Amino acid sequence: PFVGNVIITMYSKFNLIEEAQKVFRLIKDKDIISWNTFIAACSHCADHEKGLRAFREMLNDCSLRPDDFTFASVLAACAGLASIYHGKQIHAHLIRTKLNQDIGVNNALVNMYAKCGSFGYACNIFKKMLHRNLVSWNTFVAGLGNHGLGEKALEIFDQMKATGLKPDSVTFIGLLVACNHAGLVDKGLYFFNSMEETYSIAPNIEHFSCLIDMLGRAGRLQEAEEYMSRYPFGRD
RNA sequence: UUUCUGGAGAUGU
Repeated sequence: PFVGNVIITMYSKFNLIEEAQKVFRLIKDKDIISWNTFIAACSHCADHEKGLRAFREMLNDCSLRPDDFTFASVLAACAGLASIYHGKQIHAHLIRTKLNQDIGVNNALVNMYAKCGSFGYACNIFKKMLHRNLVSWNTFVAGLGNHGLGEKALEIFDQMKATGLKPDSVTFIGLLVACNHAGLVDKGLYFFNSMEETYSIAPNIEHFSCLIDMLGRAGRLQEAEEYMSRYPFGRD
């Protein structure tokens, strides 16, 4: 199955989920990684229903037990579908099987609840997590930002820095979204400018477009135009 | 070999 697993990942990077599925079907003696790889591939290609179907098939048709990687991917599928119904079932199962201690699984739970509109649950899980990594913080900052809790997102960012973790490109997208949704325009500008200066992270197309969007919504069109003229990605 | 986080816009009521 080894080679097949790699090929599935490769196809999914090109968004070719049908091709990935053909390969998956052809693998005989699928191992746990084959299933995990395929379910994750479905998520990456945004075919979340397919991912959930594969998960069901895994439970029914083979003797392999899902592991923490499996559940993280399945939860991503639930998040993609905004399906609190499936998500809660998985959560309950995780509690029963004690698989809810894994960082990746918890990150996926926080994200799932945030995306499914149960932000209170997301907060509780985040707070209870014993270990957090960069993805944990990024997920939570973005979740707050998406819910319009901009100031809170900035607080959490400060807490993150206090732990000694260095923000990355994804962190700043979360912060910019937070500033955008909460109307914290000057703070957004500050973050955009500081990411390169203090963290040597070059803004990419997402950062630029979020910033320009924010300036546009605030009616600060002259500044928006300035950033557009500095925009290094052509005329998207 | 596999997991979890990242922008905007577009339809309808």
